[in-house]
Amino acid sequence: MLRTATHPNWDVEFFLPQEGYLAELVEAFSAETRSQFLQMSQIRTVRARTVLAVDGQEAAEIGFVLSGILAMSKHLPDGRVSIAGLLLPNDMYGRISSGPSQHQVEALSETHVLSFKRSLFQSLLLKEPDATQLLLAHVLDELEAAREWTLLLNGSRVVQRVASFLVLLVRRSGGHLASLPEPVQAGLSREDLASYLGTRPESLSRAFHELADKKIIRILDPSEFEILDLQALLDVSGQDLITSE
Amino acid sequence: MLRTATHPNWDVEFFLPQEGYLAELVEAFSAETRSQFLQMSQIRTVRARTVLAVDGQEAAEIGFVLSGILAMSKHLPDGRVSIAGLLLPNDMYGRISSGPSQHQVEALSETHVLSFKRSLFQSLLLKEPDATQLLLAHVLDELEAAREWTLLLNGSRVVQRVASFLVLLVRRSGGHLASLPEPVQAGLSREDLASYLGTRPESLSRAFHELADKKIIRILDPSEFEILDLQALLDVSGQDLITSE
DNA sequence: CGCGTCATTGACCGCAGTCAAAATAAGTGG
DNA sequence: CCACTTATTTTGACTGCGGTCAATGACGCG
Repeated sequence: MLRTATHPNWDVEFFLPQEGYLAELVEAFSAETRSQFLQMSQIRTVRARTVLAVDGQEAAEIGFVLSGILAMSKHLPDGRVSIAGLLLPNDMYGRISSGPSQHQVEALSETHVLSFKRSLFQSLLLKEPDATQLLLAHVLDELEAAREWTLLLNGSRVVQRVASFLVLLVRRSGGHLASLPEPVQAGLSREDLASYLGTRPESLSRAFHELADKKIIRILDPSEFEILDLQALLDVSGQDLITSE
Repeated sequence: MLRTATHPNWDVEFFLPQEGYLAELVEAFSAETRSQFLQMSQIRTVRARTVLAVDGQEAAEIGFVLSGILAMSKHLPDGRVSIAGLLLPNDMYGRISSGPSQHQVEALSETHVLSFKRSLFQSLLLKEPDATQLLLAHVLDELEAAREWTLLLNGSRVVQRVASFLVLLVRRSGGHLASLPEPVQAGLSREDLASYLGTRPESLSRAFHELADKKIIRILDPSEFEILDLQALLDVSGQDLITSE
């Protein structure tokens, strides 16, 4: 029952998010373009470990993450896999311009994606300047996020990176930093998280328990946590809290 | 004589690069837009350590690097400075959309920049869909590069990162990977390089001399190197050589 | 109940951060 | 051109974090 399923076209509109960046993008389309877009795109349910794009191969498909988590990973010569970035809902995967994919795109959890042919999207963008503007803004945000992440990896200690990751989770789950008591879920396995944070599962374990010992978090289950002291978490992460409202 | 100098407008066209991404972008403009762009933009010579954008403050100016190196740095709570990314010729600095700058943009060497008001650039993009497409493609490349860098930082050993940095230098200086005997210059100080690679000058020194001992490079001067064995360098860096042509 | 998977804990060790000092380079003024 | 200062690079000794290997424990599933 977890098979990759393709929904009929009329489902696409139904499953499209009501708000957020993707919704804005589709709204920026003209009526004609929008119906064409809805017809040509499809919503798929991919199960964890599905590979959507292979490193070095040209992929004709691009798409948006609706739910779940994708990873952009790279297989190193020594057999290791390291994760260069995560793709969260609203993020785009695949290359707009032609050329081989630079990463392997793989689902880390069961994921819903909105996908379509690259050629279609290219022609849509040419016809829709407003949508291009929106997309540009979003890509710039992604670039910002990627650089942010670079900073975190510079911070040498593993606890620091783990704390940063937890802050990231809080930021995008609750949104409001004030409301603590709701637990946050990682959404990816310990091993995947380790690749993403540039460390190994053993060190992750130690880091999580170090935070737990300090009463900063409570470990509900290996990938679900309750934040007890957000300020302390921010201190450990080394980030300044820009209390945006 | 190193003072920040503003050239008269007619100089801008003279100093514009003949080829590369920026040239393409300007060519994509309509004749009218292009003359407006040339009138409103200016070429400046900024000396090392000049700060072009302050972290957290709104900057009304954006621009392109023509020569030299800029850094996007962040001042950490503990007083350290870590460099999230380098801006090389053709790269853009500053935010297109409004909002405070997320990083401090600072010149690491004497640099020539082509700068203009953000509002001007925004309005130009609205009028020039083709240019927007080009810009989008370029930003996607930058995103790719940022993720590439994330991977390098994941690689734990310092020698590995240093090797990767040298490969980067070879890639964009010579271009052709075959021609070795020309030395490559770092273009930034040892301390800056250390922040960028997420390490300290002492470790850098050890790494460079480790490579020299293995006859992989020859140190001409602390920021100038001759590549003796490119294949070995690639091996150390952990990258696959995609011998593009 | 037995097996496989994953998280945890422990022991060990190598890499790199830290502090400190020596060596080299670069600048300054006479 | 040389004596002197200052900055940068290099080298050394020490320590700690975290990667590695291995063993134990917890959990889910057949």
